[in-house]
Order: sequence, then structure tokens, then C-alpha cells
Amino acid sequence: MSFKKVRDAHKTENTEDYLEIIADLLNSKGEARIVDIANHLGIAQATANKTIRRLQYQGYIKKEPYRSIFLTLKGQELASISKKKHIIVLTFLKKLGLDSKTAEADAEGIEHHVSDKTLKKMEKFNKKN
Amino acid sequence: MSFKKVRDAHKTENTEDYLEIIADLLNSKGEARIVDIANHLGIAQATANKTIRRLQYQGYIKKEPYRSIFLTLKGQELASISKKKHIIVLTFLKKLGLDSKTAEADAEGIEHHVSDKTLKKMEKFNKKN
DNA sequence: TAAAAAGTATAGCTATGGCTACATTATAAT
DNA sequence: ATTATAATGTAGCCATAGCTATACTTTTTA
Repeated sequence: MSFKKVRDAHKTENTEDYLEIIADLLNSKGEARIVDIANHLGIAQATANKTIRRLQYQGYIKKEPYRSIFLTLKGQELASISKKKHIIVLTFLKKLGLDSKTAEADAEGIEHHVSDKTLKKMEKFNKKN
Repeated sequence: MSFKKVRDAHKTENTEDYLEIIADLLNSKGEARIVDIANHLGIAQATANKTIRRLQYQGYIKKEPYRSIFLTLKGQELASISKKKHIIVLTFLKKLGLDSKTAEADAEGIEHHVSDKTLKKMEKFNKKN
């Protein structure tokens, strides 16, 4: 029953991670390059390249060959939602008493599987603590 | 950095779901059949069949053609760990104030991405509330 | 017991995300 | 300006998890 939802989450999970990273890179460096994404994720550049191609034809990003990456409106929106979720979950885990490193690591995995209802409860908890 | 861990979790995630379901079926019905697993997961029987074949050559289960499924020791151990995690996360989400349905759905996705440290914190929270 | 139904298995397809090896283009350095 | 290096791109491989269609057993039922 719930498993379908989990599978659906998995489909967008990688996409969300990429968009979050791209948004962060655009903010910090002013540009997002494949090599940086690959380094952030700890994967081969060729793998990042392939996924970037997918993100492009799925309409999340725009890029010219050998040039850096930009987010489309669709991409920006998803990046923004992902970022918000990430912060809520991360803060929540820290307030629960976890060290930054563990909180960061777990948030990465958890953020894609948290419903809006649960996010609300986490926010509530964050405010109270 | 943390992304590698998430990817590793994904590799075992499906395996853990299958083993948990098989263990549950063995407990409730006395036997685990492919058709039941497929129904539980909401996937085609052929897909379940294929994964069951993988679980077999990976040493988690034993089965004869057209017969029901049994867990090996290795399979039992992983099923047991998964079950424990599931209960902790599920209880935690309920104590956080979520309804059973949401808690169940989210636990399904979250349980595979929770470190031991976080589980400990959740248990602590569960006892206090 | 023979036929129908249910369950299981297999083949072959798609998409994803890993990888390495190699080709190409851009950028930096000499 | 040419060359070396870095970045990007492409090809081709593997494994996973979905699917449908079809074949084969097993079980049920008439």
C-alpha cells in the first residue's frame, strides 16, 4: 500500500538531490558545473553527465554543451521545496539531540520520504525545542 | 559525502522490504507465496518473481520452483533487524502526533535511512512520551 | 478425473543510475 | 600561439526494478 509512495519518492529523489546541489552551487559559486556536482555526490563525472541530460529533457535545467547549468522555473521550484524540506528535517534531527554530522547524513536520506503532515509535526517540534 | 550512504541504503532497501513481508507472511499465514508478496507491494507477480530469484542467489531465502518461500538464517537476521527498525520509527512518528496511516506510510520510507544513533534517539523519545 | 482457475516462471522490453575507457572541447600555462 | 590540462561528452558495459505477454505447473472444482 504505502510501498507505491516510497517507490514514487525514489523516482524523484535523485532529481531533487541534483537540483538542490545545483541551486547551492549557483548561490555560492555563481555557476554549477558537472564536475562539482559529481564531486558533491561522490560519483563519476560521466554519471553526472548522463543524469544532467535526463534533467534537461525532463525540463528541470537548461544548458549548452560544455557550458554550465541553469535551473528552469520548474527546476527552481523543485529545488526550493527540497531545500525547505531538507532544512526542516535537518533541524529536527539536531533538536532531537543528534550531532551535525549524523543529522546531515540522515536528513539526506529521510527528507525524500517525509509527508507534508510529518513535516508539519517536525516544524512544530522545532519551534517548541 | 552522505550521498553514498543513501545510495547504499537504497541497495538493501528493497531486500529489507521483501524480507519483512516474507517474515510477516510466515508468521500470519504459515507460508509466503509470491502472489501475496506482489499484492503487498502492489507490483506485478513477474516482478516479485524476479526479485525473489535475486534474494535466493544472494542467500536470503530458499525455495523450490512453484513452492513457497523460506528465510535462511541470513534472511531471518535481516528481517528481524528491519522489523525492529520499522517498529521504532513507526512508534516514533505516532508519538510525534501523526495518525496511524501517515505514520505507517512515512515509516516505510524512513526506516531504511535512519542511522543507529538516530534510532537510539527515537527510542529515547518513545519512552519519554 | 478432466477441465478451469490460480499461481509461478520465463522472455523481452523500458528506465534508471552506477562504472570505465576514450573522444572532444575549453581553458590555462608556457 | 601552441601545448598541456581540465572539463565535458559519448559509448558501452552491469545491475536493479518495473512492465506485459506467454508458457508451464499446481490446485481447485465441477
